[in-house]
Amino acid sequence: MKVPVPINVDNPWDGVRDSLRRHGMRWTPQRRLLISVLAGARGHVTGAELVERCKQLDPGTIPSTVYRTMDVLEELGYVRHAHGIDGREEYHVLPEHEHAHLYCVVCGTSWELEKPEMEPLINELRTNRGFEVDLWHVSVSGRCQGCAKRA
Amino acid sequence: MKVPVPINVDNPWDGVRDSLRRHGMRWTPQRRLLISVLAGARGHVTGAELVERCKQLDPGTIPSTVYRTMDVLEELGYVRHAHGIDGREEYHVLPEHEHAHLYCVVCGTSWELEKPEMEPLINELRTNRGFEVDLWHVSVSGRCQGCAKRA
DNA sequence: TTAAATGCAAAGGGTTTGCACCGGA
DNA sequence: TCCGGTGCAAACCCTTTGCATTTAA
Repeated sequence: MKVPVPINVDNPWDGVRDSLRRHGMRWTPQRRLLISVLAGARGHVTGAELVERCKQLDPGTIPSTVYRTMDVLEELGYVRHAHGIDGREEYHVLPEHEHAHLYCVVCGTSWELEKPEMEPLINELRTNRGFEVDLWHVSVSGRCQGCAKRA
Repeated sequence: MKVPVPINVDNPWDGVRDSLRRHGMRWTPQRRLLISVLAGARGHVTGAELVERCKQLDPGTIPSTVYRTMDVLEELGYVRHAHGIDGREEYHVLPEHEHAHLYCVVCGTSWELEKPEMEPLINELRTNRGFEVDLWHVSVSGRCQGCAKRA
């Protein structure tokens, strides 16, 4: 009788170490630290934020190491990057559910736009242009209900 | 009998000078130069591009002057800014027709998305959230027909 | 052993700021 | 005259790069 290999579905970051090795890359203390930060992150974080959080745990953290590791993690599919409205690198931490962003240009609040809400646009562009929308990279701005009323 | 004031509908930039004065601001050679560059621009330009083009006409152009004037022009409603996928300041030159942007993350090509195509999304968000989408600040990314097929 | 990663320092790019001087109105 | 603009230089911020050194495997 085969004993099933236990898989920790709760923590996808567990696979990073092996994934790195499989690609001939190394599992270093700096990477372990960054992964622990990422594991505690929800949604999106900027590169600068990651550097900051790593520095809190290890003041000796070097920014370039963080950025280089993020590049690697993106290649391996663990994160994706986009740009926030302020134009800074923004990493989407997986396995977050796929979503776009909605920003109010007046009050600055932001919301997540989930697939169902975006379906009309996705379908329109697929039908019209054969374009496959990547929700991770979609951002919509305007005025939210409250701010629109006030104006 | 009243003689109608002639309005040059072809060149909205003609109004900038008076608009500035009305707001207690000044019409300077540097601003005139920048306006001439803007008048020749279509669609969107980055801040850096504007500085570059101004320098071609007047090598003595100072970046900060350009950026400061762009701030003023935005306040007056002549331009709007957003951020390109590379995260740089991107100015939308009016009176361009309102549109969003579509980027292919594979080949890097970009297209304009006009209102009709965006109406499904606009309506969805208005109905759902009372959110008033500002097309100038919407960007959508994914894979274009060609790149999607190749994958 | 040895290629991959790190630490460090420096550069890079676009944008912003402070401040003395200049010049439109 | 007077306040808004300009020129200049420096600062800023995040990010990238080059290279010698360290270290995981």
